[in-house]
Amino acid sequence: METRELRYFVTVAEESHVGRAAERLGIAQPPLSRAIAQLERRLGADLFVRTPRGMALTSAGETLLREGRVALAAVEAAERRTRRTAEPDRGSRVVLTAKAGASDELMAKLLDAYAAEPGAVEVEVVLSPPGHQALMLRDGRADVAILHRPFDDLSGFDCDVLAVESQVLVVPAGHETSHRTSTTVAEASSIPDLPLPRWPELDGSYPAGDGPELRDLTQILQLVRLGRAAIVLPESARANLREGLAVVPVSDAEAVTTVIAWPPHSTSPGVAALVRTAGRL
Amino acid sequence: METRELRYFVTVAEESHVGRAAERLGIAQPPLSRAIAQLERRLGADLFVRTPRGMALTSAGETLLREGRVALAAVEAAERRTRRTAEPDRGSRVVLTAKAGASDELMAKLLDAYAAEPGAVEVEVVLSPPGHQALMLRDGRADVAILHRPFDDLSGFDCDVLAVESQVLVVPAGHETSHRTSTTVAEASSIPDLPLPRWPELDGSYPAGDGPELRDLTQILQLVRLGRAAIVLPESARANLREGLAVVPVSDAEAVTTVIAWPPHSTSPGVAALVRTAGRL
DNA sequence: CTGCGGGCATACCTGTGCGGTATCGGCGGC
DNA sequence: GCCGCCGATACCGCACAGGTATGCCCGCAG
Repeated sequence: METRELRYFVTVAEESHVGRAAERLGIAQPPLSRAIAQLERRLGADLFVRTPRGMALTSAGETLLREGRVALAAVEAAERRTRRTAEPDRGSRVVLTAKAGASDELMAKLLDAYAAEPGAVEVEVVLSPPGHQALMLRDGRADVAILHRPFDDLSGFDCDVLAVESQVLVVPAGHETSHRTSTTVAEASSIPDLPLPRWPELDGSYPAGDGPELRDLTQILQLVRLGRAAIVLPESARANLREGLAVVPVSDAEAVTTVIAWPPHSTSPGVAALVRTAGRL
Repeated sequence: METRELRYFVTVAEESHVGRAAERLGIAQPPLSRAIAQLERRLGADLFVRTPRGMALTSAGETLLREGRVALAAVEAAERRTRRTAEPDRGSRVVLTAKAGASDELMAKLLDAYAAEPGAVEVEVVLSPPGHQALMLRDGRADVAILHRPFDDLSGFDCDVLAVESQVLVVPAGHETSHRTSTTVAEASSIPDLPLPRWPELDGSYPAGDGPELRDLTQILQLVRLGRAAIVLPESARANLREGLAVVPVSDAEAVTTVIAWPPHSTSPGVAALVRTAGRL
């Protein structure tokens, strides 16, 4: 199977529509139809059922979508890391990615501590939208990442745990909920007039709902201060809260684990040193 | 990058020789030369240095070899698992692979316990040569594997630990070493007239040395009984020893961890049930 | 019931590029 | 200095990816 075929398949699977997929791929519809049919013939398996409204995945198709995405990311990673290795200043750079606005105190400590190490190389920090860190690690755009369980998919990575923390509900100071000593996830998500924000999906779209769309933390915290929203955050976010906000522990929220993760076959000494430093924090 | 190019590159890298690689690939030498040159141009990186004796990898080439093998295995896995999903009796089979002759008591218990579970599906057990289990898991030939740290490369898999055991030296009964209460790795590997066997590499070849070539355990144990070899094995191997053999603990040998491992994106309920059963043993 | 539009498949043509054969150039060894 | 090994280059033919035009099927509206 060639990566071209796999890319075609994944696009059609995502669009459920040959025409739109062809457009996204920059080719005409008939060659794409033919490529899919040929792939099905070669695999000896139906990947789609043709409906009058488009294409729907079969169970074999779902398998290929799941595994194929991983495989494509691996090929991309191989390509990108090879290019990077060949760059003249190779080895002298490590790309670390983290969620914008999360764990920043820990990150600052880590970067300071690492910079003080003998032989430390330049660390390029790439802040990316929620959930993109694992993707960047998978496709080679990053060498190492700060991830958060249970939100990120750690499967296939090596990692060290940096911190475990519980979650708290942030509400406007003085709001009736702020006097409680503890609350629950169910309660937090049904406070009258204080909807929880909607987090963006990986493709940047937002689920339907009545909460505000979360773009960055300070924006949401401002809304909370204004009495228009509430938000559940890891405990460490407390450090950044300004006046006008109150926090209430959420007793049944899953603990948030902050980890430093890297691709399992990494040979970069920079990554190794960074991880070692992180482990000593 | 297409998988064809990647396969070509990996073959040339393994052979360090375009002619032999072309032969292995079943194509002529010039198209292969051209494909490699084209790949280098597209990546903007030299992958090989041309020596008068053949081709030698650059550091960028080493990166691509390492990452490319993983990527190729991922593509193969996607293909194989898709084919398997499409088979009429899908779901009704889980392929488990393990090293021939290792952990067999544990395996027997596991298979028995699993078979007794409600809704258990057929488990096809594939015994493979040492070190091949991880490869089979990576390229989709197996769904779940029994692996042994530190011998197998677990990177990229999810796993549960099943057992941790120390290692023992097996010598002929009555041999002077057999009266010791403990020994070390260094001592074990330098007993006069009792060489340790040579384990096969992944490609089936054997390293140079004077020990016998290990093909299967009973054969080696017979040699030990005959006073022609010694061998270091995990403690559990004791169960299978017949008379004429003595064991001595090896104090500084690394502990052997037996794990059950599966590909991180597995969705097979059979695998999940098998792992759950294993965890309860 | 019929006409229409959306959606995928088929037919057919064209050009790119992969793979083949023949040959060259460069470097070591005898 | 000649020969042999090895990779690169030159050139050719065909297979196949991709384009345009069109067909077929199905749901839906009138």
